[in-house]
Amino acid sequence: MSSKPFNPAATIKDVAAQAGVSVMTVSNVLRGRGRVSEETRKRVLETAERQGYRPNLTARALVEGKAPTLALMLSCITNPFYPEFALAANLEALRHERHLLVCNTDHEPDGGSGFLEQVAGSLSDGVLVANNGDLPMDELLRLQERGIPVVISVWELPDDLPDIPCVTFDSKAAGKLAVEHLVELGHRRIGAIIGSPKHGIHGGRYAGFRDVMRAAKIKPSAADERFTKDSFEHGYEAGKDLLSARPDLTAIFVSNDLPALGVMNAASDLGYSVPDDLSIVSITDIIPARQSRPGLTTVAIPTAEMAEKGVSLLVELMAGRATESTVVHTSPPTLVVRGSTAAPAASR
Amino acid sequence: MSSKPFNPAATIKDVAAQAGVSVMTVSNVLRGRGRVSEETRKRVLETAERQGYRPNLTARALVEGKAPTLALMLSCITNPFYPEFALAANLEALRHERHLLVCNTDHEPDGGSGFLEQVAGSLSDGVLVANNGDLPMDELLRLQERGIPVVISVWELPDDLPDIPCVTFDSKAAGKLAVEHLVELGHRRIGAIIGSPKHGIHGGRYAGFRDVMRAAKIKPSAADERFTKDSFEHGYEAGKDLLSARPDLTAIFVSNDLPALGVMNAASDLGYSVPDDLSIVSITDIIPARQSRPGLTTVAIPTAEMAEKGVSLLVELMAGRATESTVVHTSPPTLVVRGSTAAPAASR
DNA sequence: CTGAAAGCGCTAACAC
DNA sequence: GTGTTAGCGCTTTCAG
Repeated sequence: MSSKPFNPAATIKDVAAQAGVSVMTVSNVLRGRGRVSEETRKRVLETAERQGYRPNLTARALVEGKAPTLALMLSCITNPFYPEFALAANLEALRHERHLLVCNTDHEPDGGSGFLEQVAGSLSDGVLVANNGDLPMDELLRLQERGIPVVISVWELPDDLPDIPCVTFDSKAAGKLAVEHLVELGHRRIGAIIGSPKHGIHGGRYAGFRDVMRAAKIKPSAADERFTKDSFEHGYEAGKDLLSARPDLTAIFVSNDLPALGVMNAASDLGYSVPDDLSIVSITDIIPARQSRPGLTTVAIPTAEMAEKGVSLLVELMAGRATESTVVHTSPPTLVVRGSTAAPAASR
Repeated sequence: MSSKPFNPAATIKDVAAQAGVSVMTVSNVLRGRGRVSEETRKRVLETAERQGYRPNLTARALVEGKAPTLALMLSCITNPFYPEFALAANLEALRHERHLLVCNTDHEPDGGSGFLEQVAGSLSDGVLVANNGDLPMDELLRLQERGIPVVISVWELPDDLPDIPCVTFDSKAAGKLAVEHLVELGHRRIGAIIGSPKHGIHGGRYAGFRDVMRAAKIKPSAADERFTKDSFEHGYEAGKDLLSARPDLTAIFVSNDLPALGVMNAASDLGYSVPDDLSIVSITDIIPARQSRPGLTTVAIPTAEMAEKGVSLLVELMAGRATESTVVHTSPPTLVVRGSTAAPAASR
């Protein structure tokens, strides 16, 4: 029997043999390259279809010296910021015909070193790193020296750049917008809960807070500030701590939505009514910010844009159209007013 | 000069040449296989280190006929169930020395067909599919016929299995637990909001609801039930609709946490106080369920276990230690009581 | 214990 | 238009 119909493991060779042409012709037809007569084209296509042929992307990657994937490093996908970031990155990667390999550094015993070591430049052509304030810069630089494209996204300080191409946003402006909103509402007793050390990843957001406080001639007090970690639970604890110590605060600026949602619960559990007794504002605008009651007033940062531009930059880097000192800026942050902020009780 | 120190693109050949051995010896040393003298071993290791050699996983995959990745298909990573699932799947995959390629079917124009076509059996050895009630069974079966391992996880009906190996949990028992909790609290006027058609993915959960209602001799009324989609917003809308139409309900069973959180907001926006005026219970126990105020009473399903067992089953399948009819069961669901449920006002 | 040869599936370069 | 040759980086034979 001269007709082999369906071959679950058909290779390009099988198709070529069956169609009576060379493998190169099959390759050309399938990739739409080279010149092939319409007749042969049809025959090859039919044969491939009949055999159920599908190209082996691994083989293609090896010979082309180019992987069909990109690596994405983030701290933990269960932090609601990252699914939004990862989705946008994924879609942009797809536009460049690439799939995404994800590493949750928080849960890798080695913080992702093994992932980078194995994947970067081998399974994946480049690495997109979502900044979490605790990046293994040494390793990233080492990869870059090897010629492997590395991009850091969500870089918070446009004026203080890393030695790696990055996508940045103006975190200080975001902090300012948030606190200006409080000041304009009439608040003077404003506390701050920062999801990092003072000079950590939220340092820019904190600087924005300080700037506005100074401009408003409000004397800052360390007693009104808390530095903690960037999680719901840490926000909750810091909120309880701060509100217990400083019950006269009328508003709190939180450096990030996730801890801010924790602060909202802390306020609620302490008997505060938000926004009547206490206003809360933060930064990011993750999906849960609009699902809480009251909704969280926050300064939206361009999350999806940072993911997309991160992937694009990676692709540009691979094409030699960007360099190690390329910096990509994103749209300015914008205030999103919801129910968690109002004028202080005294002024009403 | 006989010493080439660091070579960013070193291949196994370079290491071999430099160490004065054959590539095979290098391979053996690096993989810890074959017999190599301690002396040669050390020399090879040193050379590899010095050159900064890292094996090319793509080449290895090609020759071994085995990919270092697994594919994960889910509807959308921004639905908080999936990050929890994906993280557990990722960690389990890592235990089997594999990375994860993720596809968000909701956002692929073709619902993931292209992903499967490209990735399954080529970039990835197998596919783990997180059931969302709208699976492309034809395609999955076609992959399976090709010999590509496919596993469906989060299968809701242990008594009604697909023709594909799956990881299942007892969704009907989960529905029962939830509604029994309401009945035990003294509720009789109980509504239901289901995040799928009646016989859709939440059909098992709904059947559990019906069973308990019948056992409690509560006459079910279609007017107290709503069938909608599985999202926060759809839950919100259905909640508003149901509560407006049936203001005398004292409790609502929602088939899933995400729409249940929407229902909580709907109740709040309509002036209901939860749980004083209205109890709400649902199923899943996603992270946001414990972060809402009040906390959401829910029936926890073994999310991480289903992800882990899904990956393990995939690996077993690849090793020929499982078949196309293998079914893996998971731990029974358990009730988690939080603040969203209480005895009805009348009985207090 | 170590090496040489063959080949995984595919494509780039060049011949016919 | 189409075929041939070579080789991507690695591992699996099977000799030595």
